[in-house]
Amino acid sequence: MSRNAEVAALLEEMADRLEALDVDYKPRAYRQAAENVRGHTVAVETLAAEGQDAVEEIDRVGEAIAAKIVEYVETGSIAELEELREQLPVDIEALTRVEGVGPKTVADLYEALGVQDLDDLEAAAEAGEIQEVKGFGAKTEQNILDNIAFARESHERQLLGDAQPLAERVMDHLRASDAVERVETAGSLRRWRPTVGDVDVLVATDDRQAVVDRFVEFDAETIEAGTSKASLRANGIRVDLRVVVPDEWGSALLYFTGSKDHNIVLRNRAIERELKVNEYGVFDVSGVDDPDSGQRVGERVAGETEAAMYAALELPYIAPEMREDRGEVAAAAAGELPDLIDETDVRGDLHLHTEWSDGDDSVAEMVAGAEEFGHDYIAISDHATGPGMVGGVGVDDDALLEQAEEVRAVAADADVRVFTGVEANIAPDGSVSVADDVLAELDCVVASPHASLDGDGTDRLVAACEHPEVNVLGHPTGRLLNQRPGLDFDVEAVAEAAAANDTALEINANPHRLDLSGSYVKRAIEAGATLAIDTDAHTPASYGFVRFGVHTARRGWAEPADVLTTREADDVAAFLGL
DNA sequence: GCCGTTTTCGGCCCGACTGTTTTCAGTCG
Repeated sequence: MSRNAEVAALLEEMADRLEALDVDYKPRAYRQAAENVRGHTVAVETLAAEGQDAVEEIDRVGEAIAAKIVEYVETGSIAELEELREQLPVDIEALTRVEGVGPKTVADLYEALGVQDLDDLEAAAEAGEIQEVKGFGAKTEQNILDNIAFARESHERQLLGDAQPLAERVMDHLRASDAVERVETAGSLRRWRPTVGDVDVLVATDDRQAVVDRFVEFDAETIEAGTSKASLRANGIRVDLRVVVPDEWGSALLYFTGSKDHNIVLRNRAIERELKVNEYGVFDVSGVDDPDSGQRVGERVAGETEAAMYAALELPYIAPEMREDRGEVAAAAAGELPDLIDETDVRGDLHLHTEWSDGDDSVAEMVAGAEEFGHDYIAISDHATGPGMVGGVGVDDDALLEQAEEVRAVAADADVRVFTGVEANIAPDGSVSVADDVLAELDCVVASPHASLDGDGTDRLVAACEHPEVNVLGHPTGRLLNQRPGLDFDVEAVAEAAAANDTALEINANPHRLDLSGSYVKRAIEAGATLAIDTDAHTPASYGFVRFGVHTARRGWAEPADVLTTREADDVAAFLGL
């Protein structure tokens, strides 16, 4: 959201360039700052407008980096970055995207051959010039050639919705081997981040080689294969396998699930207790002179399960979705972890479409699909006409009333309760694109922003929440992952307006949206808002997207009571004012 | 460059894999 991703990319470029120049420690500092800027829920331009001190409130952003962020917001560039670009005039972002090519390699090849971009790199490799450079050889040159094409096309993180099914297929493939005792995803995929850099899979086995051998038989290109780890590329997604002995399953799963920041908090907690935690277990190092003298120093006190790892640190189990260093370890230590919502808690869906607007199926088919899925209730909420609706997609006011009659007729014979409804558009001024008397006829009014999705949307969204007929604020930012950042807004102000007016804030479970995000969900709940997990389904097969919404809610520490769509139909009807 | 119940200086995670090397550097996660 906002320009945070843009600033984060610049800080990462600073890190790469400093690393190419062999500068110590600063690259790490810039990378950590970049990560936190990217994940920060307040827009950097908002913070910069308040002053440098406000920018420094971002974790791992100190005086120097904050000054550069302010400089960038005010002038559009960072002088020091420009100097670094002059010093090493290469497209370092593109070049380091090539698997196996890092900042040092970029510097070496520029120095020796004047390589500045992917075209230069490819030409040098094809001409056989790279293997002549000191420190390089024929194999490195061939690897570069093999990986350039992939680097040209893939520059984005993968959608969770694409990576998750691939992970399931890989795990099924592995389970067919007798050598596999346990298999699980790890990394950001297991934490259900909306996008992931790769797919991480962990296996427990007594026969590591057999598992690696089975893994590389998966229909994909092998990147590397050793005795305890291997990597593939399938459907353009990198899949990393880690293989461990069963005794180290819990410690390895915890370590490789991350996040890195969560693990650092755990490690520091361990040190306070004269314990050492790593991917091999928890070790009591109270009687050890040098705890850093090896991987398995001291008496091993845990490692076989994640729960035992946490228990050794005097903590209850913390769900993967919460492991983002947002205070979860402190909450666990205080016995204040939320009782998280899970997939079985959801009873209905208040945002879906039919062929009346841009859906694929009829009202009757969507209702039948909901029955089959096991929902207790749904709302038919087709697009209304208005800003953002192109090609005559939206349903006008008269047709909405006609459709409501059809919905009531279908509902009469259905096993699920069916609410009439609409997805109205929120104009930039906060007004809603359907007449009030028509909205009053409908059971469930979802209002969503679809156009003019830049800048600050706080007033616009607050106005929609305050509209007496609006029940759900649909995909509040309007973001599309990897496509557009969506509206920036003051989440506390919108959440408070929502709470005061009995409007639910949606967690749109469509894998392209996941909007609100987990960090916004957490702050919305803290501000007193009620959430609604909806799929925005355009066909019955998409009811299954609800799991992405549930795990996003878990990333925001949501309990069942925080979510409208966990309630029984009568209670939802009451919330809708029926 | 950042950070601090070891606090204004001194430390910053580290192991696996690959390819180039005869003991290590770079990359990656």
